Amino acid sequence: MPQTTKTRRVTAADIARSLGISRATVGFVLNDTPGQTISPATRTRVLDEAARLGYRPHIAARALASGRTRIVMLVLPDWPLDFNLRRNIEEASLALDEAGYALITYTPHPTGRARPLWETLQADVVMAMTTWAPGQVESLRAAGVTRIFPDPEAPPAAEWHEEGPVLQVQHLVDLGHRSIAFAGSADPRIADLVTMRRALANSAAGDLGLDQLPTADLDLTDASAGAAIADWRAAGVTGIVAYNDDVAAALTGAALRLGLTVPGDLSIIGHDDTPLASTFEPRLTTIRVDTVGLGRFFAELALSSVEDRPEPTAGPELRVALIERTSTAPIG
Amino acid sequence: MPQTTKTRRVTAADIARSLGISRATVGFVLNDTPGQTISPATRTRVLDEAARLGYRPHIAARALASGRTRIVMLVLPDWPLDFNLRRNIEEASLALDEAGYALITYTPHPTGRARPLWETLQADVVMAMTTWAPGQVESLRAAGVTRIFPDPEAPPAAEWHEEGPVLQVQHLVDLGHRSIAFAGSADPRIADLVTMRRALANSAAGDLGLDQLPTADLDLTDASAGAAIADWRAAGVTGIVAYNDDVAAALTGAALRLGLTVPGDLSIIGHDDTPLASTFEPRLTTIRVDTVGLGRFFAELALSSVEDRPEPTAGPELRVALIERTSTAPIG
DNA sequence: TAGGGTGGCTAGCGCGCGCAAGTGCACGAA
DNA sequence: TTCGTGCACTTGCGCGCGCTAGCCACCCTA
Repeated sequence: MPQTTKTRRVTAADIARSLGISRATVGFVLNDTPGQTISPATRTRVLDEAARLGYRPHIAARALASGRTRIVMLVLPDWPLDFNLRRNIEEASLALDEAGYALITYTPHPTGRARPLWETLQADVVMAMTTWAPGQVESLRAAGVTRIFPDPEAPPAAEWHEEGPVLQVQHLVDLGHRSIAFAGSADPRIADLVTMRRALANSAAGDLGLDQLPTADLDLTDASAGAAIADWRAAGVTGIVAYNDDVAAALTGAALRLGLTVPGDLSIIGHDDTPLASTFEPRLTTIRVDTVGLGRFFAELALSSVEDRPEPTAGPELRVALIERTSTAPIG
Repeated sequence: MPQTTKTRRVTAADIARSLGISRATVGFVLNDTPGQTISPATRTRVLDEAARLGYRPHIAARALASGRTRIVMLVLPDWPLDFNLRRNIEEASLALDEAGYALITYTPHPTGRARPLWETLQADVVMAMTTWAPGQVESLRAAGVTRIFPDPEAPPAAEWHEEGPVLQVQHLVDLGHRSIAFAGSADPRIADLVTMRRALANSAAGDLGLDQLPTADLDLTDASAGAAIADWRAAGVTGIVAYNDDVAAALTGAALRLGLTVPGDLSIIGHDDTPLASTFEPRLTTIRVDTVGLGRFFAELALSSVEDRPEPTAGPELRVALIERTSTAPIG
């Protein structure tokens, strides 16, 4: 026989029995069920007894009966979680917690043996950081998940991080740079993001009257960064837009080791405002993303969906911002 | 778009009905229930029908009936998740997935309104990165969670990251440094970790015949790092053991901006081997932790517990390692 | 021919909860 | 007095699943 635990958990039935009332009444009190009138006396008796016995609702039973879990599942991609993302998640988690929801993170493994968790754990909302793979959407639908973000139906809309690359290019152009390169990452897991940021940078360059940006994908080794810099220098490049701060740091280090100065010979701008990037010398000019605001926005998105409120619109506070430091300078 | 087709999920009863057999038989096939003999013909018919209908077991119902969820919950502290931790989690997640378990992360919020998730979501195992707070253990126990890591009963045993600070001090001493300082972080969320690493560094210093290390807790601003360096330089310090790479980076940048050279005037060693730290100039000497091995170890810990196998012992591959780069040099 | 397995299945309970439908009762209006 | 009517509850079903306790051939033995 399946002996679950030594200490059986306290159930609503225990409260009812102990008080000599029906289980339904206990349920009505504990859930504040609308349309049910309970006398104040009974109400306090139930609440007191629940507290005394240390009652905790069993989420599985509740999920089974109501179809709701008060869980928001955030599906993480397998790429490295940077500092910003973590703050973001943390903030969303906090906001959801205040609303009585729990945020959990989960990373699906396409090669794994276990079924994706959303097929079995009935989260109220399932959110992802990027767009869904086709198979995932199908799997989510089959599992009966109806609240999905980003909405697979909607076209790949304006993304919140869309303006970063634009600001990067704009900044270098403002400083007088006309020959600018884009440094991506060779990590295949973030290929989509790299492609997107590159496209945005190129688009901004076009708007400012520049040609397509020369491009290289780095693997964060000194050799890789050094080779790219040598090529670009030979082509007259004076400013580099990096996919993120890690790439910018690799380029900066490699440039210094090649005997160049930053920003004297080469201006380099990163993206994401990693804390470490602001402390090293030279301190990295970069793009800051409002991770806290973004986290709250995500939480609000989930809550509005689950409570049938209209979706919030991204406010101006979610704009990205240029952080000027000492890795970029006017051309000269 | 608001009205989604209300897709009822496929249940085991659907399979049974469609095949004209009993629900129990379906259950026996799908679970490979030991002690039940099922004819190969029926077995394949059930499996085929399950596949055809897209059957997914409902985890809440299973949890309710069996008391097991095949979920391992990793409780994250609210401190910043660094790169290593993320790799660690990722690897553990992968290993658990292969064993048919899902790893979810969850951060409890002491100030929040929602009850801690472990009280309601019946995870098979609940693990934490640090030691438990007293109230948490109580809450876990009350919720009927029996598989808890680290074991609240066991004394705070030898930690896996215990040797890092020792290696840091050892390395500087090997290079001839005798006047060494310890730079911690002022972030209150990681105060415990800072304290622990400082104690280990001091203990190592004692073993090597040094006095207690002078100490400062930095907040990652240039001012804070610069002030500490000025003090230490005045006291004749030539080597700094940093709590982690972020602190080391702040110190290095501040030193350079004060006109000092690293490692010429000051040797600085970090901890954690953050990728960004290896690319900047000077490249940071640091301590590498085997995050992948550690992740697998955590997964194995959880699995052994849930399957009643003996606990694995940490192998030698989990040892930390010194990564010598260019931020440290012999005194002279 | 009876008796005793045993392979292959079914009936049905219970996990803890939400909630629809009902029940008894007091009280005020007709 | 009778009849609503609203209050304060109770009865009881069903969510989907795991699993125990049968049940009924069928075959093998004596």
